[in-house]
Amino acid sequence: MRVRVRFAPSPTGALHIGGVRTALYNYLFARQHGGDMLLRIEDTDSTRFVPGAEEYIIEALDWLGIKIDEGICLDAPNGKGNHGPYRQSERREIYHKYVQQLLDSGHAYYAFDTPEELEAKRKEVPNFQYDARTRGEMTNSLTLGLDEAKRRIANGEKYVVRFLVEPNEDVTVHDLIRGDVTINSNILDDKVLYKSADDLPTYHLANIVDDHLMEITHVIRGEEWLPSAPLHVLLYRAFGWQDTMPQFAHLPLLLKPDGNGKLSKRDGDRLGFPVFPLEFHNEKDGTVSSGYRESGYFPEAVINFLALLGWHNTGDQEMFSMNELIAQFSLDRVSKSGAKFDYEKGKWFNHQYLQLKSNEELADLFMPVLAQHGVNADKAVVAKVIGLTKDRVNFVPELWEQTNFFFVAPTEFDEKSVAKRWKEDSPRHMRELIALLEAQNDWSAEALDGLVMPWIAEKEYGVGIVMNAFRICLVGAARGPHIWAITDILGKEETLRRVRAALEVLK
RNA sequence: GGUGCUAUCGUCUAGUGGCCUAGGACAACGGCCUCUCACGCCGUAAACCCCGGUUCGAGUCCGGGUAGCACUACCA
Repeated sequence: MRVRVRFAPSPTGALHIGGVRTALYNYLFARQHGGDMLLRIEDTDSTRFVPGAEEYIIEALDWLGIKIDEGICLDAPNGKGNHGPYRQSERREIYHKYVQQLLDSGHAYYAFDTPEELEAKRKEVPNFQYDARTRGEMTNSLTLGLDEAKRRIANGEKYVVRFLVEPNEDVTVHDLIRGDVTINSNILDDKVLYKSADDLPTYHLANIVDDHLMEITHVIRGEEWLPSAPLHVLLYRAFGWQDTMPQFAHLPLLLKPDGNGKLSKRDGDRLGFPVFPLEFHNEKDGTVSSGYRESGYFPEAVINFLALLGWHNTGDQEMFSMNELIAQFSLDRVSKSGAKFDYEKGKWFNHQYLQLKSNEELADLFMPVLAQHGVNADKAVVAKVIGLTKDRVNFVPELWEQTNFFFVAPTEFDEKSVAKRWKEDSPRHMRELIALLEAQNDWSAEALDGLVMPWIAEKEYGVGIVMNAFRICLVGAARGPHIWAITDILGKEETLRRVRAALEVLK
């Protein structure tokens, strides 16, 4: 049987990084088995819909290289494939049919209790649960009779359809990661399957109907769904679909880096890192959330980092390309326990991937950053400069702090560097150095080294003393690549100009 | 409160009864390199939640505790 998996996010905002990992694991699993990866939009809660969220999800997955074979995707915003529509809000007719089937077979019933009444009941009765013990006291087609229920509906009264859970039955779900999980149906309540208020099903009904109709073979989702998995099994049985029921795998959660609990958007704000793949402007509440892409992350680094948060092969390999992940991934090597989100390691991954890029590739990415700082430089020079500095940064934007002095002469001189490296004799050394360099025509690193080092030795000035002073003149601080690499980029004229300018300020 | 899931260095994890004197990576710390700052390299410190049981032998299997998390909506 062809493997078919789905990622089924809700368009209620930016796609959380945990959701990204769920999508990734689904994708890896599908690719490895030569199967299909579907994207379905679960917009059954009309009140939580956020404009732009769906487009965001599609763009985010595309950026990360998670390709969608069927359903909503970049080249088919309204879905492609034979199992559509792929937006649940467009599947109302389908759900009507299956809700009716459950009603007719006695697996579901109409209920008229208003949200207010239910809330009052919960206040009155501690741990109130709408189930076999209590449904007889509530306002529903079981207590009212079917005729009265239909009369009320005909009168336009709002209602919901609830699933009738048979009491005291042990339900076992086989989870691919955790093994058998058994719970007793007594702890399940008569879940709402459909609400007439917005003429939409709830998640529980919609996901079973859609997974069945879309011929999903494996449901890979977050651990927060584990407690309701037995309910879903009951639903499959009620429909008579137990023989084609998909297999389940519940992924461990992504936890906050400090303390305990699920990773949330607030943690990112608090600790200063993104929890979303892309920057998101929420039209509904006006908030802006930062994204990995805008922070300078490479998608392959985010993928590698995320893949290892909850999955690990035997052995010590840390760097995995998408193809390696596809080849090596397996659900039985997914951990059972939650993984704290280690942002520092994410940075390290980006560092690794940045080193793998060519200087030219990085130059293309860095040119816009330079432009933002008002620098218009030749790409070949930029690439050369990057080659000298890339090993010290984690992100492309950080390149600016490491390279700015190549493009802009220092206007101020780092106090600490000057205090430590600018000696009493430095002005005199620099004046002598200027004279030495002025007469020099061969400006290659080798020639300059061959000229200056013997001079320092002859005068017994000390290499560190002279070179650091020189460096402060050129860079403005005691940092940066090898000095002859800097003079090489700057050229004779600019080098001498900078030393003279520094002498004006430092004396 | 109820139900379920989980439990190895600070963090991600390797470990599937003897190969464990518990391995790797991030972070931390120290050293080397060096004209500076980094990078890099080398090294140090750092863990089997607790108590029982099974076994010649347990991080690994079993039971019980404890702790953490998740769920407990006309949200997903």
